[in-house]
Amino acid sequence: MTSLIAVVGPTGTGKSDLGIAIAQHLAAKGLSGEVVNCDSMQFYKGMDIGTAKLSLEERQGIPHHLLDWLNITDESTAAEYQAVARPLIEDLQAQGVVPILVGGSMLYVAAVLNEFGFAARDAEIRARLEAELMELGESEMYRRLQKLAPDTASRIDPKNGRRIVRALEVVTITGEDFAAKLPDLNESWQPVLEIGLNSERANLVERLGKRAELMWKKGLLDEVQSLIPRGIREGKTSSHAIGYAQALAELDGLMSREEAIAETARLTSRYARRQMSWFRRDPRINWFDYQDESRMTAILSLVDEHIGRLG
RNA sequence: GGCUCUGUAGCUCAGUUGGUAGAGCGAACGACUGAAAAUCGUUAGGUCCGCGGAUCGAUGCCGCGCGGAGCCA
Repeated sequence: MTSLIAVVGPTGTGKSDLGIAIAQHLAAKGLSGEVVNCDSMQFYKGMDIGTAKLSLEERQGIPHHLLDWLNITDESTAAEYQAVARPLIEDLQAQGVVPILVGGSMLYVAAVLNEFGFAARDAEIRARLEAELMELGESEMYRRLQKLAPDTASRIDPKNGRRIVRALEVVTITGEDFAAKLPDLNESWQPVLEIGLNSERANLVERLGKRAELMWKKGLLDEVQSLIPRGIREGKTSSHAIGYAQALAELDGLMSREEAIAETARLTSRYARRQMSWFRRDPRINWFDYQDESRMTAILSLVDEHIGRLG
């Protein structure tokens, strides 16, 4: 049998450190564990400060995969991540290494850990639908979806243009109701030990505010400056990164530093909330408060149990 | 000291020709299948600065206070 561990939860709760601690714990027992990154912004080369990426030194010799594997202009999607991450995980397992999936990118985590198939995609159709959305508006597109795929339409908010477009894309390609194609989320891809780190909300919000300030002190502006010639403004995924968009706004004189930091803190807190609302639904997760002193002992004993049970 | 403007939700502000109020942001909660650090939904918050007056009825009109901003001395 093979083992698989995942560390999830909202941003700023110490997932990266825990991943390393687990790997070290395994090493101490004569086993070996390696981290597989599942933070969609840490994929990007050059985006370090604003994504709270661990430095090489901080990784303490533990191998990290899928970190710095994309150029800033590359688009990132959950389906592609799944296609890369799953074979990598299986490869590690074949070598007797325990993969430790670490990250808070909700859809990406699900794409790996759940029985999760993606419906077809077509860039041209998508582009056309996006243009139509801009021109006709959400309600018109939603009406069209209701006609073509009533089941799908009933599951999507009439104002959610993004999801309406994707559903129309799938329906156009396959001619089938998108909703009917969605697999059961309760099935795991593999047996997995999932650890969730969370925090009392007010405490986390305060911490994330300080973290935003610290990112500026550490030189986020310089980092962003250096990414401009490499195309961060054109990156479809990377340009949306919290902190980076705000740093660009400051560089362009659209925001004061104070505003940029406050906006970054605000967006990060909101993001953490969405992460919690997503991960709370996953019944496999063993939750721990990131400040709980006794959490490490409890987590490591879960790890031992998992390794022992699965061999 | 005089004149003018101003005080409405946690914040920024709409509004009511007098019948006790709204939006954005924030907050809490939720949805989520190829941009998910995305996209979107629901809900809770108000002695409408205070006191007095006229009025059937005041957040709105009048008077007096208190707070803020500006201009003139």
